Amino acid sequence: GQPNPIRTNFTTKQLTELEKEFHFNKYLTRARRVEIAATLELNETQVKIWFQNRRMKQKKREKEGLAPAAASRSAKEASEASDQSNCTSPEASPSSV
Amino acid sequence: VMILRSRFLDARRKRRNFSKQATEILNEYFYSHLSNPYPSEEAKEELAKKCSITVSQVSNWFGNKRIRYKKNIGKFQEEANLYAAKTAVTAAHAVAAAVQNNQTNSP
DNA sequence: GAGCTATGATTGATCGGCCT
DNA sequence: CAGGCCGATCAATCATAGCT
Repeated sequence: GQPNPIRTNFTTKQLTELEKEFHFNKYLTRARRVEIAATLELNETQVKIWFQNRRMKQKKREKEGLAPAAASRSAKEASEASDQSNCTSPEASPSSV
Repeated sequence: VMILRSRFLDARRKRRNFSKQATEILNEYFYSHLSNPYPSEEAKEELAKKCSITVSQVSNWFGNKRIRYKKNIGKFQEEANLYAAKTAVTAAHAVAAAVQNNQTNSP
């Protein structure tokens, strides 16, 4: 097997499951990681890295979603803390091309 | 292969190029720090403000610029000379102003 | 309007540093 | 000392903007 000079392309199914798991837990336990890796046919490392990147991604969104919001909010809707229902989320509904 | 050709039409869908001035500012910084084109977080914030874009966009811009510049330095040579000359002129003006100021204040 | 290049954004993976 | 996380970056790719 080659080292790993390639960029893995996760399938939609894998991403969907990872995303689902992420909403349940932002951090993984060793056991959960092993389980997910097996289920999705990925390395534990890939699952670990995916979660790390996902956390950074969310952090970036929170940061960008609050700063520019200062002149149009009357301190009302502030309940989203960990939901993909953000209007500013790139990822949206599925669709076939 | 059905498809995964994609990340379901994500946000990069609607992209708008940055303004000419913004690109001007970013390039000025990039070429005047060519030996180490890695702005600090503070510098990024300042650039973001000047360009009216987000810090992330500044980071994206530098990330893309560094890679693309490295990939084909030749293609950016003209641009590099342009900004090098520009910053040189700016520096010259600054020096001229400093000298004049110095003479004015000298006994 | 097609064709091609320029460019902003996304993301799996790597690197260095810090912490446990 | 090993292993995970963070922050920044890389590198390849996607999708569109913009010019010819």
